[in-house]
Amino acid sequence: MPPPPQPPAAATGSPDWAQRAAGRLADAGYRRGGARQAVVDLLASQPCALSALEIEEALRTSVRQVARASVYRVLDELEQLKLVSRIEVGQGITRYEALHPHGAHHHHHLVCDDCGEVIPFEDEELERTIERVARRVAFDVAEHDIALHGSCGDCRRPAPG
Amino acid sequence: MPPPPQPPAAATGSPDWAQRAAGRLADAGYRRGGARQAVVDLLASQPCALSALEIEEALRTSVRQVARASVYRVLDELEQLKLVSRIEVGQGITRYEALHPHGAHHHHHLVCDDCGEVIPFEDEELERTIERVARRVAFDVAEHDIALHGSCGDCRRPAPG
DNA sequence: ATCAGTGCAAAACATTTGCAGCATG
DNA sequence: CATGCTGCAAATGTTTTGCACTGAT
Repeated sequence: MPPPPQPPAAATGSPDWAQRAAGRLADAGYRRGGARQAVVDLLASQPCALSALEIEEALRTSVRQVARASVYRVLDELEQLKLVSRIEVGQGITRYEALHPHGAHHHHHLVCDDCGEVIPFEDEELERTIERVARRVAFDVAEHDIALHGSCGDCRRPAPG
Repeated sequence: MPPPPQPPAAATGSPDWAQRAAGRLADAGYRRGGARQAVVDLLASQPCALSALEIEEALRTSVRQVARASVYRVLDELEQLKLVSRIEVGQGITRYEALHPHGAHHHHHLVCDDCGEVIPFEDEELERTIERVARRVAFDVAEHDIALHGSCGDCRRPAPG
């Protein structure tokens, strides 16, 4: 039987991305394993980047326990298929987030250097500026990462001394 | 005897920064240790960011051997005094580079994901755009990092398949 | 039944820390 | 000559890898 139509997307999720990822993985010859499926589903439901350890933790307490090594392996596969992008913003921890076609949902990150929180933001003019720079340089630019470091509202101290 | 005047700067170096760093370190109560001096001098001579391991290697073969732990300790001190900035662009390796006052020599980075090389670039309009974004967001922005990922001229393959 | 997918444990790698000895001020 | 600085080695935390077993096709 044909699959039933999807319900409307949850606020933060991207079911389209999960379907796209499933298709690309199948095309690339991967089988449908439980760990891989769990990681894909979790990433589809996230509004911003997660570290491998955060993914392991989130899966352990909700969907299904997935070994740390499998989390890393799946993330590596997804990155090679350009289904996730790798974000490196602080303390030597790598984060991963769903990558959408045509630059949809494309965003950058505010990083709180006090509490480590990572918050997404979008800015269209910034994208245009980056694209022009990318054309100008003697370099074959495929992706770009922008991180604004500082203090989030909660961590900004009310008064010095 | 008073120190003799400095010779003119080498092409890539920043003797001003080395002096400034020495002054700030002294003001902060640090003594003049050999390892610290070696790291400061090396950073002053570099046009772009180095990893801690690259620093250790460079010092071992030229100026004076410095233990890895000391490299990290000095870099941490320099970062806290805002004399160096920390750059995280690839493979979980942190890089460090001299930070100049008033945004002088401020630049961003092209990262070759094939060979790992990191190349600096400057763009004034990009700075203006980033500054406007920094004002717009609900966040106390202190620094920003921009990395353009792709392939450098040497690694870009001449033809597919 | 075959071979990819997975979990576990150990390895590899970057970074941090504890401590003993050396050097600066 | 007291205290900070440094080197060594061990600890820590993240990511990768080897191998045996499970599960999808």
